[in-house]
This record gives sequence, C-alpha cells and structure tokens, in this order.
Amino acid sequence: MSMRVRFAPSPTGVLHIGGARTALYNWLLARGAGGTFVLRVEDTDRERSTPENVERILEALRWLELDWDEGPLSQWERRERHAEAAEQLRESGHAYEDEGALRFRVPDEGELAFHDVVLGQISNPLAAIKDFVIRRSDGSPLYNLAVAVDDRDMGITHVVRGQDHVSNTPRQLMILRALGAEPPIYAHIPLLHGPDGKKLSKRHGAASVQELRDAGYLAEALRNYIALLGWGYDETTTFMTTAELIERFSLERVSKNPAVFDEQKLRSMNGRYLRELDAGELRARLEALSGRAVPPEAVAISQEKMQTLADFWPLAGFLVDRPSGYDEDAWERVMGDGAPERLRAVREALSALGEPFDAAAVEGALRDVVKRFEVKPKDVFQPIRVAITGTTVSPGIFESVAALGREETVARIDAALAHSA
RNA sequence: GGGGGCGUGGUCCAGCGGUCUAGGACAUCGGCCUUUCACGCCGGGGAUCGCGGGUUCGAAUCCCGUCGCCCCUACCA
Repeated sequence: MSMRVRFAPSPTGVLHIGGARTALYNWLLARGAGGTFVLRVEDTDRERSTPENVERILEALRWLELDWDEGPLSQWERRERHAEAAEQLRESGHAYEDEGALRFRVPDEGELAFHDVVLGQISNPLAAIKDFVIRRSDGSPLYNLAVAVDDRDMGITHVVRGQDHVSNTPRQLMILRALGAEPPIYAHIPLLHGPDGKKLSKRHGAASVQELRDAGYLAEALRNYIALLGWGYDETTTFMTTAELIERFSLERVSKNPAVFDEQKLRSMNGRYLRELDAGELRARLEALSGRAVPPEAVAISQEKMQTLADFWPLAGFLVDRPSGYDEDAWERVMGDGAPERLRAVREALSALGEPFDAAAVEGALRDVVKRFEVKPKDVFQPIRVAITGTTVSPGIFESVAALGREETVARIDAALAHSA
C-alpha cells in the first residue's frame, strides 16, 4: 500500500503559518516517500467553505510551491458518503437520535489507546468522553464524522495535523472502528504560538503566507524557516535546499513542544537566500512582486543589503523615482557647515568627468574633492547621499552615483543646493 | 471540574545514561572592515536543562511527585 497523506486547511481564505507548516510537513513526508499528497476541504461551515476562499488557499499553496496530486475534493461533493455513514452507524446501534441530532455512543468504561508518531503512546479513558454529535438536526455532518469518512474513502494512510486534534483522535478512531475501516497512522505536530505564548494570530503581525509573500519573503526561504519550526535535522544545520528537506525530513524527529514564530529569524534567513539569488532572478522577483520595472543596476548595488524584496524600495528606489523630499533628521545631521560648498565642488567635478561615467571614475573624482577640502570622506559622501536619495542610508555612494547617471545626479545636487539656500 | 499533551539561554532546533565545564542558528553586546546602512569576519554575555525527590559509580537524559503553559471537554474545526 502506498503512502497517501492529506492536508485539510480551514478555508477561511487565509493560509496561516501554522497551516502552511502542516501542509509543508505533509508534503515533505509524501515527497520523501514517493507517496501522494492530496488536499481536501472538510470544513462544513458554508460561510467559510466558499469557492473563493478555497481558491485563495490554493493560491497560497501554489506560491509556496507545494504541489498536490489530486483534489481538493469539496466538502459538498462528499455529502452523500457522510450521510450514508451516519445512517450506517445509526442502524448498527453505534449512534442514536437525540433531539433531532445523531449522537455517537461512547462506552462508559474502558480505555482507548493509539500510537502517535511524534507523541508516542496515548491513552484515553472512555469515561471522559461524552456521547458526541456526528450529524446536526439539519442533517449536515460534523467534523469528526466527516474526517473519519473522508480518511476512509480516500485511502489516507498518514494523518499529520496540529496537536489541537489529539483529543479528537479517539472519537475518529471509534467512528472508523464502528465503520469497520482501517485507521491511518497519526502524527500530531506542535502548535505555533505568538511571542506572548498565545495562539498565533493577526495581532502578532504577519501571520499568513499571503502577508509574508507581500512583505517580500521568498517561498524557498519560508519553506526552510517553517520546516525548522518544530523540526531540526542535526546539531548544526540551518540552511537546507528543498531537495534536502525532502530527503531529510522525518516525523520521528518532529519536536513535541509548541514553537514561537520569530519573524526576525525569517528575515535573516530570507536575506541570505536573497543574496544567493542570481541578480537576474532577483530582478525578476522584484518586478513580479511590485509590478514595476526595476533597473538591473539598482538590483546589483542593493542585493547585499536587503533582507526582503520590500527592502529594495527604501534602499534603491531613488534610482526608479526621484525622492519626494528629504528626511529631516538626515538633512540636519549632514547638511551642516560647509556641506553646500563641498556639494558644489562635487557638482563641478562630476560635470567635468569624462566617459565612461562609472563607479571607478566617480570614485576618483569624489576622492579628489575629499583631498582638496582636507575633510573626512563622509563629509563629502553623506551630503551627496542625502542629495540624491533623501536619506543617509543607501548602497555604496560611487555605485549609486554611477547608476543614477551624471545628468540626474547633478540635477539632484542642484535641487539640494536650492533647498539649502 | 474531567481528560490529554508539553516544559533545554529572549526565540527555534540539537542532545536519547558518561566524550555536556550543554552544541548550532536568530536576537543582543563589543571589535575589525568602512563613505552610510548592511554583508562578512573575530570575540563576549546569557541555561544550576521548570521545581523537588528517587534510581545509579554517574542524569538534561530513567522513575515518582509538584508547579506552569497549551489542547479537548460545541448541533466549531
């Protein structure tokens, strides 16, 4: 029997990080074993389970590059099967009618034990589980029934889901057993918390893959980071390609305790992925995210300084648009005594510069000015930086000036000079 | 209340009875580099492994208790 794992997101239209990690673990498991990764929707809430919401989830999964082999089967298509199973359970005496709803009968005593791949042996006294509703009075199925029936019908062999479902497992096991079905292998992975120890939510900043994508994170970096949230390969490995992740991932090594999502670490890892990207590829991604054309030189001089694609704009956006104004703080600090005079000298030097107007030539001209005025390099460079970018933070000044071009640089210096007057 | 699960520096992960004076990453601090910010490199601080017992020559690692946190206990998923 080949492995079949399934991911069943809650179709709220937003793929939360926790859900993304669950999907990733399922996907890694299936890919690593040459098995099948399938999707399905089992949320019976009509408000949530809309085609639009489901499509948004699928988009997020596609962006993460977690391809699936089938599905998702919509909840509504399987309604018949759920109804049949409920009826079967009623007829066999495993369930009974209670004020219109159908309840599953749980024995008053006894013990239900099962093996969990990450948690080990888990045992529950049945006395602690009340008879539970499996079909509402309006005839619609409830979660525990739907899951059990779907797992059976789809031949699911491995169920990897959040630890909040541990307590539901005995109920699903009882339904499966009453239906005469073979139970799958269960693995419950730890939950994700925000920095305050509470369940991760929007209050904690970016909490969905859609938000992370828009914030300029790379899918491959996110996969790497998320994989490490509850799993580790060995003592020292942090960076792994997706191929390595697939090869090395195993449920047995998944941690048992809840993890806290730390965007700073994601940023740091993303920065490294960004730096290792081919410049052309990075440019393509910047353009895809922003929908704007990005000059190759702008990418080249800012690549080593960004951590996310969004960082590009404050860093090198001055090469695309003329800054709308000057950062007040920066202006104060840099445009003090003598700065205008030095800027004028820079202006003349650059104007007089021959071709090619490249970083090396610009450096020569600017260092001449430094020498002539007998000041520190930054006394010349920082005013230029503020003049052309509006701030004190930018890529290297020679590269920046060369990338901007003589004409535009001079124009911006003139504008700054006018502003200081 | 009942049931279940978890507990290693601020965060994530490693550690599975001795090689642990507990390792790596992020964060933090200091230094180098230097035109800013980063990157990179070097170095530092920070954990009596929740706490208390026990087993053992020896425990972060095994056992018991205790405390804390989380989950389920819905005609939510």
